[in-house]
Amino acid sequence: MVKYQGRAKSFLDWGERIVMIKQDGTILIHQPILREPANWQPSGSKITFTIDGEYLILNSINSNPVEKMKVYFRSISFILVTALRDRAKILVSGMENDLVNYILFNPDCIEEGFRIKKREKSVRSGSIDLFGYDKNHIPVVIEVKRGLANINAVHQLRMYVKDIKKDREDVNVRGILCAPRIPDMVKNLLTDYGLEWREIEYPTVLPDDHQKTLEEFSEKNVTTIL
Amino acid sequence: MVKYQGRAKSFLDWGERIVMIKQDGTILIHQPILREPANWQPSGSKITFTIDGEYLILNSINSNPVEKMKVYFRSISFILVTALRDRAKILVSGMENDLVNYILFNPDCIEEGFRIKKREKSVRSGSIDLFGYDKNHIPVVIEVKRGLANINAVHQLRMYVKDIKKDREDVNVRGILCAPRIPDMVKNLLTDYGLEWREIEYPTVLPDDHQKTLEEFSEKNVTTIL
DNA sequence: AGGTGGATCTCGCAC
DNA sequence: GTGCGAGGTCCACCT
Repeated sequence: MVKYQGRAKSFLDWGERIVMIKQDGTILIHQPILREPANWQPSGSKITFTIDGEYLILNSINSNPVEKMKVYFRSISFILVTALRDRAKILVSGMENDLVNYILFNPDCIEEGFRIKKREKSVRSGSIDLFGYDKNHIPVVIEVKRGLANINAVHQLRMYVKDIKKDREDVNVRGILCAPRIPDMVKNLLTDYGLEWREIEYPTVLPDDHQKTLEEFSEKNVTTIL
Repeated sequence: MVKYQGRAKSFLDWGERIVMIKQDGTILIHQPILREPANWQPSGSKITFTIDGEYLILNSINSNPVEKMKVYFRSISFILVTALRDRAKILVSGMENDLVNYILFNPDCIEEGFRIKKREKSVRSGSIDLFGYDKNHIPVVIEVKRGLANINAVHQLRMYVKDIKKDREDVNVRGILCAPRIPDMVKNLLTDYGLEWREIEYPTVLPDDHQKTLEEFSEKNVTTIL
C-alpha cells in the first residue's frame, strides 16, 4: 500500500507490486501493466525504514519540491540486492535537434541561397528554432518538428513571424514549417496564413554495430554552431 | 546491449541492467540511476527470444507506431518470474482541480463581484476552465494552471477569449490567467494581448490518510458543478 | 537555483 | 483509430 503527498496527493491500496530502489534514491513502484510506475520518488530522495506493528514501512522524503512517500509492506516475496556495473550512456538519433542540425548544414534543403543567422532565437512569444534570410534578404522564420507537424506548430510559427514583423517593422517576413511529414489539414492552414512548409526527410544516421562511429556521429551532431 | 529503431533510433552499449517484462508487453530497461528507463517498449508489444551465437536476444516489436527493440544478453545473473495479483487503482487528487475548486468557492479571489457561470465550458479551440461575468456583466474567461504558468497558457487563453468574442459578437471579453506563480515574461505577454492575471496561492487542504476519505474527496472533486 | 522546452514522452478521454 | 491536453510529467540545457 502506498501513500504519497507532495506536488499532489495519492493513495494506492494493497496489491502485489515490484518495488525498485536505485542508488540515487529513485524509487519506482510498478503494477502489472503499463510503462509508468504507479508511484515513485525522484532521484535524490532519502530512504528510511520503520516498523509499525505488523507492517514494514519504507519512508522516502524528497526536498525541492518537498514530497513524501510511504510504502507499507504486509509481506515480501522476493528481495534482490545488487550493484550494477554500467557506465554506458545511450545514444539517440532522430530527435528535433538532429533535424535542426541537418538544416544547419544543408540550408539548401530549405531553398537555394538561404542563409541561417541564428539558432534558438528568443522572441516575445517563445523561441524560434532557426532564423535566417533568403537570397533576397527577406527574414525567414523556421519552425522545426521532428515528427508529424500539427496545428499548434502553425500557431507557434504564426506568432514568431508576427513578433519578427513587429521587431523589424517589416511586412516582409516569411515563415516556414519544417517536418518529415505535414498533414494536408496543416498545409491548408499554413496556406491560409500565408506561411510555407518543407517536408524534409532527414537521415537517422546511427550505425548499427560500432560505438566509435556512434560517438563521432554524436559529437558531430551535438555541436552547437553559430 | 540494446538497439532500438522506431520513432527514433538508439544504441545502448554493454552494461548491467534491470530488465522488466510486463504481462501487457511493456518492457523496461533500467540503468542504475534515474527514474526513466534507458530503453523501453510500450504496452502491446510482442516478444520473441532468439539465440545468436553466444548471445540470447530479446526481440520486441510494436505496431502503431512500428518500432523494434533488441536486447542482447551476454550473461544473466538473476531471473524472477511471478504473476502479480493487483487490482488496485491509484487515487490521485490533482492540484489543478483544487485550484479550480478554490476559485469556485472563493470567486472574490478573482475580484469583488465576480460570478462564475460555468466550469469546463466547451468552445471551438478547447475547454475553458472557468467562465463567468464581472460586476459589470462583462464575460470573463479564466484559464487555470496548477503550477508555473508558461507562454502556452497565454496562447490558450487568447484563443478562448477570441472564441467567446466570436460567439457573443462582443468586443468586451476579459481573459484572466490564474496560477500560483507567473513569470514576468508571461505577464508581459499577457499585457501585450490585453489579458489579465492573478497569482493565487491556494491552501492545499487535503483530506487525511484514509482511502474512504480520499474516495469521497476524489468524487467531490471530479464532480462537475454548476 | 530557476526557467524553458523537447520527449521513442505516456496516458486518458472525447470525437 | 486519432487527435488533444494534462502530468506528482522527467530531464537536459541554459541563464
